[in-house]
Amino acid sequence: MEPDYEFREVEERLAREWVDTERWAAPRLPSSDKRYVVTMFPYPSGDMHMGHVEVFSIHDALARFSRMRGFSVLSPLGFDAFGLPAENAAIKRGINPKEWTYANIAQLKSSAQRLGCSFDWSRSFATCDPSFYKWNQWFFLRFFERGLAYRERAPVNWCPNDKTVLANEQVIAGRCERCDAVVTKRWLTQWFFRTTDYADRLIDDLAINVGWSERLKMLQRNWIGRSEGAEVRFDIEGESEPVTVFTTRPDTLWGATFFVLAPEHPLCDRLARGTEYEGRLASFRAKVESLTEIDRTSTERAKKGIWLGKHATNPVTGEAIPIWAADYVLMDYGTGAVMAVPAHDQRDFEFARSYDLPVRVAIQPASGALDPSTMDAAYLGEGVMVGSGTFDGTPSDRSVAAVTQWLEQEGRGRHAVNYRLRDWLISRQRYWGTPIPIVHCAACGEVPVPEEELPVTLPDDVDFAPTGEQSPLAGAHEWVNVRCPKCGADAHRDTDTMDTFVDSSWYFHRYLDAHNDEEPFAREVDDAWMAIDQYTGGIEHAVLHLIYARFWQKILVDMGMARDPEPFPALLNQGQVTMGAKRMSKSRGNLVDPTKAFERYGADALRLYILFSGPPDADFDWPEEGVDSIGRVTYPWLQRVWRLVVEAGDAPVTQGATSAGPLIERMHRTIKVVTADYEAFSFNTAIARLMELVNDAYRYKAEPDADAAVLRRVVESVLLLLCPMAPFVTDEAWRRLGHEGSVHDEPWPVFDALLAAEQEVVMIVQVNGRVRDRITVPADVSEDIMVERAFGSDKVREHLGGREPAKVIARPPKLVSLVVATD
RNA sequence: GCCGGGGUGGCGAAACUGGUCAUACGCGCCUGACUUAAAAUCAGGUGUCCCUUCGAGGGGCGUGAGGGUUCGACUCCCUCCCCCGGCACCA
Repeated sequence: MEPDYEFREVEERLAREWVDTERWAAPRLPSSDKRYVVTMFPYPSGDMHMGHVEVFSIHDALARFSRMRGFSVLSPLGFDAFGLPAENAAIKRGINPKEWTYANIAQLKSSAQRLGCSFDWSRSFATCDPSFYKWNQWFFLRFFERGLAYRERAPVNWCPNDKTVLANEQVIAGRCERCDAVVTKRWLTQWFFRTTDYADRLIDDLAINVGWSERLKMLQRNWIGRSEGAEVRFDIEGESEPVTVFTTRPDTLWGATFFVLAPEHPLCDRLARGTEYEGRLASFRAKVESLTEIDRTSTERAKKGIWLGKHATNPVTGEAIPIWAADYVLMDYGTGAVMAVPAHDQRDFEFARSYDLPVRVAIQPASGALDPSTMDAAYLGEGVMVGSGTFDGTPSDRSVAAVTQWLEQEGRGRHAVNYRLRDWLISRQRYWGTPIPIVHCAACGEVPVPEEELPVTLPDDVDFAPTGEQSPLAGAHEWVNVRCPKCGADAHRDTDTMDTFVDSSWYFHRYLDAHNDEEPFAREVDDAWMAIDQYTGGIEHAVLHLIYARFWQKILVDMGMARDPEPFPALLNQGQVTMGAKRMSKSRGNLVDPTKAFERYGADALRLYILFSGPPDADFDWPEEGVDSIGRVTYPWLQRVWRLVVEAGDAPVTQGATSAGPLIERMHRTIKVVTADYEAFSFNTAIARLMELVNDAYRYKAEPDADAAVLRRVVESVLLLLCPMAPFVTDEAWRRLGHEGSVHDEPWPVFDALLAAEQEVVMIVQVNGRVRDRITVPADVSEDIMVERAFGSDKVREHLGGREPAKVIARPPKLVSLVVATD
């Protein structure tokens, strides 16, 4: 008896062969229609985990499928290697982050190879390679030249645990995205990239990304937070310059009864200076600053504020309205100053009520008169303008546009758009990242490091533990102290490093020209391979990597380095792999280790198991028994496929054409639907169809007059359709059937439309919506024949009970529906 | 509050542009074959309730709830309920 398929020997042998022969290397330029498929590069924090297995399985199935369909496929993998985990682990072990990182990369790479992924390793790199981060620095200098990188003192997010600043995108509900610590605000001088310049394009170009889920587009729209309104200028008592506010409701301007500044607003100081309000402002500000962001922005808290003793002029009524500083106005949105319209804004209303400020109605609903003395909430609905001079009676669907136009005419304001998105804070006070290529000189200011001196490499002999104040690089005196490139005076390097999201913003361009040491990548190869045809990765990057990379891409276009406005118009967000609905982790004890799966059931069974579990975008909760569940699902099925191969391979093949029959027709239908399934990423149903075909093949084999040639043909189709998902066993089986070459070099099977179409179908006959008979008819049956056959049925006649149908509906070829009046 | 996605067997999940008694495929469970036995493998069964002595069959109800459109609704429309996720003192 033939032994079972020995997955271990086969997988290890083929995996090695694929690596040794650079089996999946893509040419410099595509040799036919191209498919550039990319999966978000992994962070090498240890060995491969199930999340990697899932995304690699999906990605690799698509890459292999595309190759078989004749595309020139590029499927690379690099490593997102800078960042805090490396540093933290290294601090714990007392080694350099470099050692830890490169060791993990080696391990992760070998696991990806063991999984059978068809990556082009010749283009692989790690972002901590100086040959990569040199170009981060190069880009930084280009951005600096263009005014897209700037250094500014601002209130920024500070993670007290990681001891570094964070971008807004890295603060989730007031907590650090990485370590969950409550984030505080600090005033620091930091480097920013001007993402807000691109807010409009980031929203508008979402339309290009037709291969994105609605959910993802919504996440980005929410994050960018575009809102339309107007800027209105208010004159301020004792100030020569007016102050601009942003409002989405310029039509309520006549109801503005006070004016509010964020407590941090510099104008507060000027207004209160030298007055009795100065002390009050200081203590109020101290109180506000002691709050965490979470408390400060909580809607539960009562709004607090103080009068600053001065007035602004309502530009439409000419009225003097008091200027307050209040904690509900934020310095970093809009202009940090608002006009308060208590009648039509709930926050202003609450504030007015607690400080006894006037409420004036500017929009009156049709239903009844709003009365400021009895209102218990702001009115936000429709109505007509009242108390608004010549605008009285203007309905609210036109009021905003009308008032905005008038403000523009009068020179008191203009149409404006505001965004929630802030500029990207990219400096980090940590060691393990790309050094910022700037030298600070007392005389010359911020001086770029000359291009020929790039890369500015990270010094190795540094105490890289974060200090909580400055970057650890500040302690590397020999490295820090340099001469100013401009004037030659003593100067010092910038000691911050770049956010690691800088690396991931353009790494997919570098794959295209990974060994170029003249430029980040050549335009020629970029134009040839970009945009990415299919990108895969987790939804957790919705407002992080996926915003930054789109921003970067637009700059590349503006710099003439790239063509496509969007880098990844098609994106598949795979679900999360969990166990007990929780993220897998060693400490939780719910880790299902891929290595164990390789040992017990093999890479093919593991890949297939994950793909079979459900749609790729759905979360997958691994069953409690862990790896062993593979042993009950895809492992035995692969053995079943293998036995079929062995038996089909051993049977003598009769000469001549294979006869068409039900099994061959079934095979063609399977090719048809499985192809469509791959195109729709519906791997679970593709596997189900293949299981059905295999079941049918076993049934056929048991028939006395089974034709070995038919069986062989069907088995070969199964292998071809399966090999993108289970690359090892199918390749071995292909050779077992006597083929010289590899199954992976075969073209994707095509179906015969004639054979795939069913010759005969089962027509159902319904009487009053109930199925009463099934009749086998030719697939091209006419309506007349269908109806004739339906009336010929005894069962149907019985249920008609002699009554004449009021309605006869025929839907060729599958359905006849008869409707009789019921009494 | 605003926005997005979902609710189908014991479980993971199928179902084309509304059209074969919804539940494919697989897991689990039940029965049988093989075996001294077990595992593995193979074959069959498995929504639910009721009628029928068995057999075979027949009938009612079933895709979160309730309405509607239609000859026909998991699929379309309306009103709810619940779950998951994003944004939110954003002016």
